[in-house]
Amino acid sequence: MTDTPVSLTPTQLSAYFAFTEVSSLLRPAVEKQLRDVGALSYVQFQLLARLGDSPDGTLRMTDLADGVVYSRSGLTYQAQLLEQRELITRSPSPDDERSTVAAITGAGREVLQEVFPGHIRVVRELLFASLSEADVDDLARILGKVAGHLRAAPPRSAAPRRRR
Amino acid sequence: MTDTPVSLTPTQLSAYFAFTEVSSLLRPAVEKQLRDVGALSYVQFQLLARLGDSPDGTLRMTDLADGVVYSRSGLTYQAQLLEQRELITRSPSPDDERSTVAAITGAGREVLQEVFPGHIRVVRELLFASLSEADVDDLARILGKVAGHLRAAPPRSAAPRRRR
DNA sequence: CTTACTTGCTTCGAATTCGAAGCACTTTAA
DNA sequence: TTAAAGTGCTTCGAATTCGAAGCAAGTAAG
Repeated sequence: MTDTPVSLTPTQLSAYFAFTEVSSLLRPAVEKQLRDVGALSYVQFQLLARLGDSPDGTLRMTDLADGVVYSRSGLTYQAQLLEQRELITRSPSPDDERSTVAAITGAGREVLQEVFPGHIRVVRELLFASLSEADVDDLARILGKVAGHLRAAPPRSAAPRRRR
Repeated sequence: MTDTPVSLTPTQLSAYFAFTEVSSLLRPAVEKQLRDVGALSYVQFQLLARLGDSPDGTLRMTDLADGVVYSRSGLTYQAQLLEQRELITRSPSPDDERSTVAAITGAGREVLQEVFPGHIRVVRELLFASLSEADVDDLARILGKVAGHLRAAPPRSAAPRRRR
């Protein structure tokens, strides 16, 4: 076992605190915009955006949940809401009868289009307004490293299930 | 009004996505550790930590809520739980009869001590393990800028109240 | 084939969260 | 002084979240 220091360095501490602070200030602002413009929760927006990005506008429920780092039961709930509003459809997969495939609808894409500009504006004004181009480069590079490192850990839905 | 681009640059996009991804992967990991070791939610930990940092171990409820970017009603709920476990006390302020002052107890400080080492370990392993010292410097500097920028916006609890 | 295990999703109940409304105290201004 | 407005906190109800348990379909081992 290698020697692990008891504390973080002062710089690490300030990086960590700044990260949590930015995270908890940015999120409500983004959520407010999404709710005001498209009546979407942040999760719903993420789900629609992921579906919209998918080549055929389609994803399995589990892949959706992993993509947004979200519990499966929570996804079922939000997907129900999106389905009621006819922004997505759900249908059993032909390949695997257990699977449910979610697909974004035309209305879903419309809502995305309505919400995007404001979403981008909020992110630019809050996250990027005070940064230089070099800062943005660094931020992308560094957080990209961290994200890759975190992705290496097994995804939530892969957690082994308890024996019955 | 100046010309605002319709989209974000590719680098801004990847910085934004990496940020949200790190945020949503880091948080559950931290929460799990806090719950396992100290039976604390993330919010409860933040509240205790802020109280522990305060010179006299004391803060007004509103300042606590602003500090952790949290709704006041949610704070009331969590403070009740912490008070039941006798990790904090609440008492009316002598200065202002409306105010409630929260104070961390000895037991509260003990729980903090128990939880800290693991908390730090998780943060180091997940957030910093893959970064060089220079990266950490940059991250602290850049996110510090953003946090300062965000703090400039009025805090949540300052939102004007609707007329009755 | 058939039994046991695995996987994908949903249902369920408990816990947490928020905003609106309400109560009590404080400050302002006439 | 006293009414009106502001501030600090709590209560309330609705919405969201999670994990555990359950169901159904797939897969592996004998």
